Amino acid sequence: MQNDGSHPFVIDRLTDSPGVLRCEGHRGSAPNVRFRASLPTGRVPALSQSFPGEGGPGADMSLETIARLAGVSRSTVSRVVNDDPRVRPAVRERVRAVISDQDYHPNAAARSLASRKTRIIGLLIPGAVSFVFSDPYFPTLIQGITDACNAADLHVMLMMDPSDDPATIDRLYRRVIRGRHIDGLVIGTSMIDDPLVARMRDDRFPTVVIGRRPDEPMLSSVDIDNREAARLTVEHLIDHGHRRIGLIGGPRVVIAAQNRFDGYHDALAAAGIVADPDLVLDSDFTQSGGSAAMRHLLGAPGGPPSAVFVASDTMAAGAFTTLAEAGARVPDDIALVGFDGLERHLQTHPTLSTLAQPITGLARAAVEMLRRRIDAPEAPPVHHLLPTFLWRRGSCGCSGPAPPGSVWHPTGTVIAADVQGDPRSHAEKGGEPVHDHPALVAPV
Amino acid sequence: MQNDGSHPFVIDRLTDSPGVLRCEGHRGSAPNVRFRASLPTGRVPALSQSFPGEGGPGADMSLETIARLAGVSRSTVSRVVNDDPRVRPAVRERVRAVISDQDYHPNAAARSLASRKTRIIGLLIPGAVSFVFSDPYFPTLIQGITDACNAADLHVMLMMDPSDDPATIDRLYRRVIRGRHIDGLVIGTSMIDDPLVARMRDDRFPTVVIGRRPDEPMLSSVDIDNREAARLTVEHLIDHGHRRIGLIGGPRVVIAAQNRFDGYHDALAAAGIVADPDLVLDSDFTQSGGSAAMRHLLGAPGGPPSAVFVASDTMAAGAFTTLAEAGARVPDDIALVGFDGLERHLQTHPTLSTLAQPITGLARAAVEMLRRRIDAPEAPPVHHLLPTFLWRRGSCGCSGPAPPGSVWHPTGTVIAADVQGDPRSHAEKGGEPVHDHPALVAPV
DNA sequence: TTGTACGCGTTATCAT
DNA sequence: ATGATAACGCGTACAA
Repeated sequence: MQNDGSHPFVIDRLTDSPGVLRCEGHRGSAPNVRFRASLPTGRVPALSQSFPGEGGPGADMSLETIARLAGVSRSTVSRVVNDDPRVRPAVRERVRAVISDQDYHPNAAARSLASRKTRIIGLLIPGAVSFVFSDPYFPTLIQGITDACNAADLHVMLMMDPSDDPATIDRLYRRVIRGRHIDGLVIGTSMIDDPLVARMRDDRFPTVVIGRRPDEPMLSSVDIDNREAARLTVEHLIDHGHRRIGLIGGPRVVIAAQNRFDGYHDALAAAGIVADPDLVLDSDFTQSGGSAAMRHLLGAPGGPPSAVFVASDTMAAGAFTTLAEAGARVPDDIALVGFDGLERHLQTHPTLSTLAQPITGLARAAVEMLRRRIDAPEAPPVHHLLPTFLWRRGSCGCSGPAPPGSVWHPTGTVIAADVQGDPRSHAEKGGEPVHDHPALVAPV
Repeated sequence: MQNDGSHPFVIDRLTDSPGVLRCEGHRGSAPNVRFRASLPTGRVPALSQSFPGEGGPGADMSLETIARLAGVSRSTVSRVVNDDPRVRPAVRERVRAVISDQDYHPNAAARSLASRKTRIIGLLIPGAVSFVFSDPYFPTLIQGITDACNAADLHVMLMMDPSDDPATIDRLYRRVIRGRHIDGLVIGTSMIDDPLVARMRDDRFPTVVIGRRPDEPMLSSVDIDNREAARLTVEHLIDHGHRRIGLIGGPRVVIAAQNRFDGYHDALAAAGIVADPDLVLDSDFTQSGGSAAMRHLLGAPGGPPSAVFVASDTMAAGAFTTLAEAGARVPDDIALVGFDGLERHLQTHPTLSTLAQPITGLARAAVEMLRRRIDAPEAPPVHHLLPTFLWRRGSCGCSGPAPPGSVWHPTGTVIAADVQGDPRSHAEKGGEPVHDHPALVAPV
């Protein structure tokens, strides 16, 4: 069981500090022989030489080359490349043949310089959530964004806030935005007091935020109705007969977390239930945070709750393990409902009931909205809400494990297109759902 | 419990098909009033107008403008921007003042066009693993890459293979690579028969692959010694007294999975144990895959194993749930060791013993190696191995839950720098660890 | 339908 | 140390 002595080298320390990856250790058979390994990761002073293309096709190709080979002018080649109809079919074919033959691809930088478009959009993951970046929500979102961009012939520049260094953030994004590196920006999640948001608005830079920001009506946004969704979810627990219902929420700086918090209170208030403050916990969207919060709830002064609304599936997974340890049965002793609808958590026993949000849909919508915003920067901003579904399964008490092919249960959450530029949420405006936005809702 | 009728609109169907996000439903209070919502996500015919800058500072700024305002030539401004030492401090300060005053930022496209460098690197997640993209391994890797790029003043273009459409892959990456969109490429994981890898080699495009590819010695690579690490892990189980040891492996198309498979067999062979084929399962690196595999193992013809090496922590988490259902105690009935060392899985009970790999270190190393490769394209490729640690905790039988601050146990896995260009793994060359690479290992 | 000529904003090479 | 000037590769009015 003592591996240390049986192998030639033993690492005593691994330091993964900024600028250098460093290891220290000793020789297993001779402890006095020490060694140190380091891999610098700092900044290079300057770039030296350029990458030389190979000698064959594809090297040093330009419109000029293709034009010569095809016996036409640069303009004609350019038109062919850009699918300009004003080119005779015969010529087009000839040029295409040469292009394909030479494996020519237009230079992105030259294109951007001339067209003032990069066909790159930025995807920003705010720094304050980067510690929870491994929550499956973000990978799913990212995959959705990249898929949508693939379909739209766009590229994605991924930017993650280094939350530990505000100066870097500033420098980085000004470079990217002001340097015209990207045509538009998707902000992956909405946080209060996000300094970048205000700047994007001031810069009038094409931006779509995922998650509504009533404070920033001039930035397009796409979201689900977190508050209403949370209300429905808690209402469902109330319908199950629960009166003592806990909340494991996310950090309030995440606007969605605040909305879910509000929805929780809406539901209780509507049912005439007085919320027990000891049952309302702000956690951090991590699995361990969910575990810890559930431990707190089990030891609540007024006794544990009979049901808990957990504001993310990842936290719900943590809550599950705590309950398993404590020997509490789900849903008999404590019922549970999560939020997100992540496939990853369908494996719990009993299966996790959860309010499912269309993450891929949010991603697609964000990309589509951004494209329009880039094409028509002066058009008013747009705010969209996508539908959600309360997925009733085992942990809320509805039924046993759902069969693999089970269908989402509609909850009645509404697709609403806010009045353009109106920063107030749909609920705040107090009326019927707005469903006459041509792009979103059309009567059958 | 019937929410459907109590809300104004009910979504009957949500179709998230390519090209359009579509919803259908009816009015809750009037089932005959139906509506349909759709959000097109297709391709735009062409871009129309450019993004207009605002009127104040930052609009239409160029070297020329700054030069005029500072009373110098474009060249001087360019030198200041690029930290060229050949400029008088006084002038430099004056120019800097104007730049800062005008909030000027150089245009990325123009820069790239003139310098033939984009300062963007591509990060490719192969399509065959995209279904397992939400495994925390990838988010962690991505975060490491972006952090390293931030530090090096580089940007990241994220590319995810749409595995369902080979034609798109081809078109996309040729555009990106041949269009000179990026200076270099990091391939996030090594798969056998990855067509892109061969092309990168043929194009002599600066590329670093994470995960060794003995078949592609001309591409730089960074990896851990998966085979040796797996061998050590299984050896550890053997040291615990286990003889009937199962393997839940990853898909063999992932080279690392094959390596871990080999290491498993190495350990058994070294101990004179004949492997029971019924205990060796290829799974898919997902949690549900781990669950299913463990169910298979419990029903193995020769009886369940007394210990299982699970080739990823995520699968181990799945295995855990299966064991919990079956009422099997860990590690008393069945011992478990995972692979990856992901923080997310530290919450199991008992705590998961796991072979931890330095994911962030792999990311940093990849970026650093790629930078060098970009700077010196003609230098020979480099192959690095990073150290790993067997984190002995509860599930292997070593001890109870580790305290929060517990330190990684070194395993003696070696930092090795392969001889340049030598495709054979360190183990294959059969010798002592190579520890004299100047950049990696220096005696203390 | 096709070609000419200019501009995009920067870097790099010469001069001075 | 600084300034003029020529690329860089492409898009696009405008002319033909």
